[in-house]
This record gives sequence, C-alpha cells and structure tokens, in this order.
Amino acid sequence: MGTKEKILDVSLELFSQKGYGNVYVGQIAEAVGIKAPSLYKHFRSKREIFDAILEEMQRRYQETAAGLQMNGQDAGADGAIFQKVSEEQLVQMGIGLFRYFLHDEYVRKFRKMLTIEQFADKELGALLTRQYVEDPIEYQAQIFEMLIAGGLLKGDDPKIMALEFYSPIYMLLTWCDRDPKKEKEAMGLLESHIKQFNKQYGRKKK
Amino acid sequence: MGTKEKILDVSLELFSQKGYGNVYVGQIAEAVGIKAPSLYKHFRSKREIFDAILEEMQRRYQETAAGLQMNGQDAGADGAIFQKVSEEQLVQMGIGLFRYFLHDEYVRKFRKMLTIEQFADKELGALLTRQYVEDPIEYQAQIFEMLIAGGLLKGDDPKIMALEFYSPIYMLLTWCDRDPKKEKEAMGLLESHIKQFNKQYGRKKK
DNA sequence: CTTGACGGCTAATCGGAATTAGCCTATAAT
DNA sequence: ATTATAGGCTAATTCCGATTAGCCGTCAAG
Repeated sequence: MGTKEKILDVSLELFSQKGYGNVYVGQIAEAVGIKAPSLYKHFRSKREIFDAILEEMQRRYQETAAGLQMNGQDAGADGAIFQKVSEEQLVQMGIGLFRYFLHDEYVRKFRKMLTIEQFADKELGALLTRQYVEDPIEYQAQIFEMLIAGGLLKGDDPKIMALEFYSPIYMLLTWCDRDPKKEKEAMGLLESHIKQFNKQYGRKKK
Repeated sequence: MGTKEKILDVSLELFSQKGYGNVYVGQIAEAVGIKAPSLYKHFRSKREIFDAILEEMQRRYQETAAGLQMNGQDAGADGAIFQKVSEEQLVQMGIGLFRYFLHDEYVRKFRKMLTIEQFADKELGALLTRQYVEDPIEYQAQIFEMLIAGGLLKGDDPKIMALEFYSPIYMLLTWCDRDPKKEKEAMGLLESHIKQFNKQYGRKKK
C-alpha cells in the first residue's frame, strides 16, 4: 500500500474516532510513520485528505448500491431471486445486512465519521440519512412489495414493514458501534426480531 | 437568567452543533454577550463548562427517570395505571415519547452533543446507550410485560416487543435531529407503525 | 553518468485559541 | 461612607497546530 493510501487509511481511522477537528496532522503523520510536513507531498491540506476520503467512500457506496438497486431506480422487475422466501432467508437478509454494515472496516469507520460530523456539515448529515435511513428503507420496501405481490408475505404497507424490519437493525448497529462487545447480544436480539417479524408477516406456518 | 446559566445554555447549543473541540471560548463569550476572559469568572476552564453541562443533564435525567421508574428498579407492582390499554393509548405512549425527546430543547441538544462525542469519550457513549437504548427498552419491556399479564396484549417476549416498538422511534428521532423538516413525515410513519404494532399485539378488535 | 521528480526531513512561519494578569465599576453589606 | 466582592474589560502570555521553505537522498529514464 502506497503512502497516499496509507494516509487516507489512518486518517479515516482517526477521524472516525475523534472527529475531523480533533485530529492533528501530526497524529496522522505519526500513524503513517512519517513527519507532518511530508503529508503535504501527497495532499495540499488537511481538508483535502478529508475530501478524498469522502469521495472514495461515496464511490464505493454507489458501487454496492448499484449492485443492489439500492439507488432507488428501477428494481421490481427481476424479483425472480426471491421466488421462495423462507424464514431462514429473511434471517439471512437481516443478519447479512447487519454483519456487512458492522464488519466491513471501511463502512464501519465511515459511518462513525459521518455520525460524528453529521451536525457540523449539512451535506454529511444528508449523506448519513440517505445511506442509513432512506435508501435501506426504500430498498427493503421494494423487496417486501415484491414478496407480497408474489404471495410470499402478507401485509398491506411495505414501507411500514420495511421500517419495522430495518429499524432494529439500525439501532443495534449504533449500539455495537459504541460498544463492540455487545455484538453477540445484538445478533441474538436481531435474530429473535426477524423470527417474530416472520411470524407476523409470513404466509406459511414454519 | 444569570450569566452562569446563560453560559451553560449557549455552550450546550454550540457543543450540540459543532462538538466540543470545534467550539472556541470566544464564540461562547460572544453568544453570551461578554468577552472570553470574563468566562473565567464563572468557570475555571472550557472543560469545566462541559462537565457542568454533563452533570446538570444527568441530574435531570435521573429526575425524569425516577418519575417513570425508567431506572429499572422496582416497577411491575403498580400496573394499575395501565388497566385499560387501547390503540389510542399505545399511540399516545409512542408519539408522546417521540415528541418529548424531539421537542424538549435541552434533551434534544444534549442528545446531539452525546451523539457527536460518543466515540471520543467512552463514558459519553455509555451514557447515550443507557439513555437511548437500554433504559427505554427495559422500561417498555416492563410495561408490555404488565400488559400481557393483564391480558391486554398478546405476545410472549416483552423485550423483543419493546425492541420492535421502540426502534422506529429511535431511528425517526435521529432522522429528525438531522433534518427537522422531516418531523411531519416521521410523525405519520410513527403513527402507522404503532397502529400496525397494535394490530399485531392487541387483544381486542378495535 | 546525470538529471529530474518523488518523497522524506528539519527548521521556520504564522495564526489562532486558551488562559492569566491586572485594572475598573457597581453594588450590597457593614 | 467604606469596603469587599462580583463580574466585566484590555492587554499579554503561552502554546499548539497547519502550513511553507528549503534541503537531501534515491532511482528510473535519457
């Protein structure tokens, strides 16, 4: 990994921990293993490091979102994948999402950074809302809509279903971000929640 | 309002917006209407201002928590108040909690401040978890347990019920903190959610 | 070989932010 | 009336952090 990437890497780590304003270029440099002035051979300013992280993470998000139609464009056409939903699959969808959000180091750090900066910078707040509220809800609502149309789930308001399915995931995620030791417990609660969800909205008995 | 209280007041406002590290004593002083050095007639340091806010807010929390048995001590004895739950009351409980969290200026600002500082200071993270995850869930689980015991709701896992009831409240709250314009929409979603909740766990038909 | 750019370093600059020193006024208690 | 205290101000101090200047070794291309 080149120095430039390493700078972005350790900066994200530090920003996600202390917030942009409380990280000093000297700390970044030290973590990289160089002296502060050398940073300026790679970026013109501290702010530019932050912006580079932002761009990179947005690029990655677009990528995965595109892969999932989470962008909110089409979707609804190729529901073929979901032609036989089971409790097990619902659980996998929820736990899988949770695990991904929680365990992908870049995703996790970036989310923490956005969390810290959300009120200082409107743009970042909007980004957090999009990535962790609006897009997931919309995406899951689409899935539930398909599942209902296919007769695999019952229910009449996909958006509320998505809200109820996803909110616990989100809350448990913020909980674990604060205290990773709670992951096990969170995972158990999440699984119980999804089974309960399935009991209420599922069509088949078991 | 004395100067000392005013300092705490504007400091909370500023800290909740930019975070402790990005607020300068000059800004606090200006917002109060005095010069920076005069702050030191009331507090020995910037940090002491922060700590004073923290103590005051924790005191208030204990107060309200005590009033609700949200502290997790006894409760379960005097369920008399809940002897006739209705959809309307469930809605009021949810919406009421949401409104209180969202509209009480001190509560809202303090929550935002904790949100910003949660990763920099373990204590603050734990405080946020207690006030916005563990205590509410535990409290509501107790209520649901009583309601089930009283035959007013059906269900077999009060904790999961609390998770499902409360998580959307929490998520919509963080959403509105970021963008108060969404309050109306959030309120609508919340009401739909609670009605759905009641449809699933309520005993009576309407 | 030699040259230029890449990337590191030390030393300096420059501005800003917390805090302290010391002064002054008003007011309330003696 | 006197005086002590509370609370404000200006000016200074001190420290720290971002950034710049300018030097130097390495290494690949000519």
